Amino acid sequence: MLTKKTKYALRSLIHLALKADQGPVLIADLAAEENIPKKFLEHILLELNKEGYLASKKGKGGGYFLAQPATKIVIGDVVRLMDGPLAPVACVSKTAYAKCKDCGPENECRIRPVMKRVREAIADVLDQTTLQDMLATPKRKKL
Amino acid sequence: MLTKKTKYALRSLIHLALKADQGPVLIADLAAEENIPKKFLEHILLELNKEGYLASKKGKGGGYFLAQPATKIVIGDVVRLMDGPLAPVACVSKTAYAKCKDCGPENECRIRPVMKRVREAIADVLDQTTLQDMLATPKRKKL
DNA sequence: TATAACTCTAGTATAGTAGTAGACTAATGG
DNA sequence: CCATTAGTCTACTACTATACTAGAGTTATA
Repeated sequence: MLTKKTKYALRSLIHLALKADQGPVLIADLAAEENIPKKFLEHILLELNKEGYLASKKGKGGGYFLAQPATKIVIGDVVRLMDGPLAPVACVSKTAYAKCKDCGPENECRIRPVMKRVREAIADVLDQTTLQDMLATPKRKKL
Repeated sequence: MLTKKTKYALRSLIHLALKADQGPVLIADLAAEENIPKKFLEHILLELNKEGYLASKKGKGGGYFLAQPATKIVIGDVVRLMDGPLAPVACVSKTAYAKCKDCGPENECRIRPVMKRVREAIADVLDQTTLQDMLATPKRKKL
């Protein structure tokens, strides 16, 4: 399950991407429009800022804006930053590998191969989707 | 992330499947051999029993055993039973759909389509893997 | 009919998620 | 240059889920 934090982060990035040409967006406005608790949002934006996804301008007329083109922002990386590894078990994670303590030797594990395939399936989707890909207005009822 | 509970459940099922021809297995033995806290394991086996995956025999010479052939036990269903829905967000779950409260209308959501693909990717793996599929001894160093 | 073994209710501890408070710092505009 | 706007940062708190544990109860077989 995605945490709310991650969902908030994605919503924020989408929002900022859509308003990229309209100058900095205030935390307060973003919070109000996206229905995110303001104080919590501050944390999230700060993390995205530190990681280089966002940039900010202080003082009057300031706010947040994308620091990278939407085509460069990979959703898998955003999810990893917020939620941690994509892998369902640490022992199959590429970016945060850790040996299972309570299991026997890995090459005898019968769970690992399946979970490895799950990890790959998730990563295939999220690492090949950029923020830009998410921007397209979703399917309409009619066209 | 898979919870430990789910991992324990899978390890138990595998264990029981491998010993299917040797009569009932004691909770205590299963706990010891699979390195699972006994009391916790009781809960897990009970759930698997109620769901029809396992059966038990009481009294002396009793224990647990598979109530279904390993080919009928779908890993996705076991994970759902233990961990809940596979979907990363409830609004794309097939088995436990729930509308997101803090989001706008679903057909305008830009996160949903991606997460739907993630859900499908996970389900594709887990719903097409049976307990039997997990039994094959994993790859060896040499043959 | 003793006892081995599963069944069940009701807890507790720890950790992670979600969110808040409030002081601090930096950058504008007048 | 200084008031104000707006982001930065540290340190909490509340809540929930996970991971267990205790102990009494029940059932079936030798």
